[in-house]
Amino acid sequence: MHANPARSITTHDVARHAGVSQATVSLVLGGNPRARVAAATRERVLKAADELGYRPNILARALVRGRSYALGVVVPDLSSPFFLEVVTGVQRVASEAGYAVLPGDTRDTTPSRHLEALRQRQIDGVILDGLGAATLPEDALRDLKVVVVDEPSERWPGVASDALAAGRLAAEHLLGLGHTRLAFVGPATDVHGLRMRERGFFQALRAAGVALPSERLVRVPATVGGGQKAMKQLLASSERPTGVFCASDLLAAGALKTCLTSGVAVPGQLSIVGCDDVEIARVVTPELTTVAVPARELGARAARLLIRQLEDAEFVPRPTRPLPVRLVARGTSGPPGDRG
Amino acid sequence: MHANPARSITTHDVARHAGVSQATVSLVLGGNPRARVAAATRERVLKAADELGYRPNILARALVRGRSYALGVVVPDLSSPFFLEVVTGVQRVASEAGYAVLPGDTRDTTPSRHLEALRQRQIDGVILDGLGAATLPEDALRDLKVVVVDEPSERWPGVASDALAAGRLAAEHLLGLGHTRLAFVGPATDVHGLRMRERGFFQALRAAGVALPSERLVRVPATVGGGQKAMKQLLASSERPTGVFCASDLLAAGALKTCLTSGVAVPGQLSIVGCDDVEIARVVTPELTTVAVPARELGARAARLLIRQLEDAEFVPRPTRPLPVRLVARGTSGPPGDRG
DNA sequence: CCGATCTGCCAATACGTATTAGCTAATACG
DNA sequence: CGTATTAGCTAATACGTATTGGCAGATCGG
Repeated sequence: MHANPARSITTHDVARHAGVSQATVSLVLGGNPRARVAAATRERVLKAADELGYRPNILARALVRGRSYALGVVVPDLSSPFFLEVVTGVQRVASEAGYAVLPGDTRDTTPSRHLEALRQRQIDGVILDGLGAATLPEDALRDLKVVVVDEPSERWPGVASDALAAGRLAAEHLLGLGHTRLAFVGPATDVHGLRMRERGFFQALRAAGVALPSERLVRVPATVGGGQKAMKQLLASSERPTGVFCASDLLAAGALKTCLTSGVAVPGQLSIVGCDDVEIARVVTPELTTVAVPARELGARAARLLIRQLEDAEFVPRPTRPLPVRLVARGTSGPPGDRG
Repeated sequence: MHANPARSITTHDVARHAGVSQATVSLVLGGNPRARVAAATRERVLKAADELGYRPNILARALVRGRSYALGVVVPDLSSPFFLEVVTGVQRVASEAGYAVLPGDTRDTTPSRHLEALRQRQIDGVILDGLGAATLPEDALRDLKVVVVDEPSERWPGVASDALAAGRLAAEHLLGLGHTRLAFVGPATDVHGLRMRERGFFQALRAAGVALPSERLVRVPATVGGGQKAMKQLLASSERPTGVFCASDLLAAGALKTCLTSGVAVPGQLSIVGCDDVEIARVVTPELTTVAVPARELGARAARLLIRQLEDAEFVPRPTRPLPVRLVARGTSGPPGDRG
C-alpha cells in the first residue's frame, strides 16, 4: 500500500551510488579501521555517503553486533540535585563515547521493574546509585555490565566518594568551632554512602569523647520537608543542640529554613552543616556550610569505568580510591553561643 | 569461537518449546490482538514464554516495524528545575505507554547536533522546549514527529502554558498591593514563553498607566547568579523599584538573596515575584511569591500529544487552550514602604 | 458427497547492518 | 612462464522480530 514515504538512506543506497557492494560500504563506514579497502574505493564510498547524507541506523547495528551502545542509569530520585548531577556526569562521558543514556528513577516503580524495561532495550550496562544494589534480586542484572556508585561490592566494580571522611569533616568542623551539643539528621536507609556519612560523623565524635544522646539523632526522609521537620523536633527537645550535621544539603536547607522562621539565629545560636554542595547550598541565605562531594565526577568516572569494560573484554577493574571530599565553610556555621 | 555465553531467549526458543512456529509465537506475543490464533495454541505459547522467561528484543522489533518506541526530549538545560519537571512529566506518560525517553540538553552541544544523534537512534518523535524551535534548520527534524512546548508554531503541534497571563498576574499582584515603581528582570532570549511572560507584564503595566523606565528593565542570564547581579544593579539605581518581577524562580531566588545580604527588607522595602513555582520557591526564606506554571503537566500533555500522533495516523492535532497559571502569594510580596 | 468458505498455522521474507568465506585479479618469486 | 601469495572486493548469511501469502484441514451449504 504505502511505501514508506521517506525511508532513510541505507548502506545499500550508498553502495549503489558508489558502484560497490553493500558489504564494502559497511567495511568503510562500519567503524572497523583495520578493514582492507583500497584507498580509492574508500574515497568513493565516503563521497557517496556524504552526498546522500547517509546516517547509520544504530538499531540495526545494535541488532547484529549484540551491542546497543546504550547505558542505563538508575537512581532513587532524579529530582534530587545530587543524583541529577551524577547523571549529568554520566551523560557527558557517555555521549562523548557514542553511547546513549537512559536515565531513570524509582520514584514510581521498583528497581527491578525498571531494570527489566532497560533490559528489553538491550542496554549494554547500567550504573546504579543510591539503590542499595546489594539487595537487588540476582537476575535483574543478568548479563549486564554493572557499575555501582558509592557502594562497595564484591560483585560489581564501582566508584565512590569518601563518605566516611564527609561525616568526619563535618564533625571536626563543628567540634573545632567548639560545639559539643551536636545532632545528626539523616534518613533511615540502607544506602551505603549515606550510612558512611553517618558513621564518619559518629566516629569523629567518639574520638573526641563527645556523646550524642538518641534524641538528637533524627531520622527523616532526605528532603527539604524532612529537614524542616527534623529541626522542629530538635528545637523542641529539652537540650537544644548548638551544631547539627545534616546528611544532605536538602535536609540542611530545610533545617535552616525552620530556624529562620522560628527566630533561631544561624549561625548565632545554631550551626548547620550540610553535605553534597549542590546549588541550593549557595542559594539559601546564609549560604550553607557543607561538605563538597564531586557528584559529577563520580558520574563521569562511573561511565568511564563501565564503557571501558564494554569496549575492552580484557579489562579487569581494580578497586579505586574514593574521591576526596572537602569541607566548604560558609555562612551557617560558627562558634556556639555567639549571638553575632 | 565463542558462542554467546548467555544469549537471551528468542521467539525461536519459545516456538521450539511450545511446538509451534516462530511466526505463531510472534502472532501471540507481538502485541497484535486481532491475530487469529486458536485459544489452545495461544495458551501453549504464553505458557512456554513464561517458563522460559522470554522478553522481546525491542531493538529487533523496532527494526522491522520502523518504530523504535523511543522519544527524545530536548531542552536548554536539564539542571534547571523547571525543564527537569517538564521532562519528568514526559517520562511518566511515556514509560506508561511503553516508550523510552532520551532526555538531553544543549549545554554543551547545539540542538542540531543533538537531534542528529537522536535521529541515528531512530527515535520516533521529539519534544522541544525552550529552544526557539522556529530557528532550527529545516531538516534537523526531517521525518520526525515533533511537539513543541510553550511555543506556538505553524509547523508543529504543541502545548503551552498561559505565559501572557503569568506576566499579567505578576503585574496585577504588585499593582494591587500599591506598587508603582516596578522592575522587570529576565533573560535576553528568543524563547517564546519567556517573551510572553515579559509581554504580559508590560501590557498590564500599560493598562494601569504605569511606566517602566529602561534602567528598571534588566537583562541577565536566567540563573540564580543572574538574579543576584540584576538585583545589585537595581539597588544601585537612582530610583529603586519597590516591586520586581523576575521571569523565573531562579532569578527571583538570586534577587532575594542579594536583598537579604544587602540588608534590604523583603517584602518590607522591596517585593519580589518569581515565576514557575519550582521547589526552590519554597526553600528560600521568606518563601517566594510566584506564578505557578504546571511544568509537569506540560510535559505530560506534550508526551500524550506526541504518542497519540505516533499511534494513530488519522489523528490531526488541534490547537489547544494554554494551561492556566495562577499566582501564589507567599512571603516576598507585600505593600510598598511597609517596613514590617 | 462435492465445491466453497473459513480457520489456524507456517514458510518465507524483510528490516539495515556486520561479518566471513571465498572469488578474482594482481603481484611475487623461482 | 607457472605457481604461490596477497589485496580487494562481493555474495551470502546472521541478528530477532513482524508480517503476508498460502496451504491443509475443518466446516458449511446444497
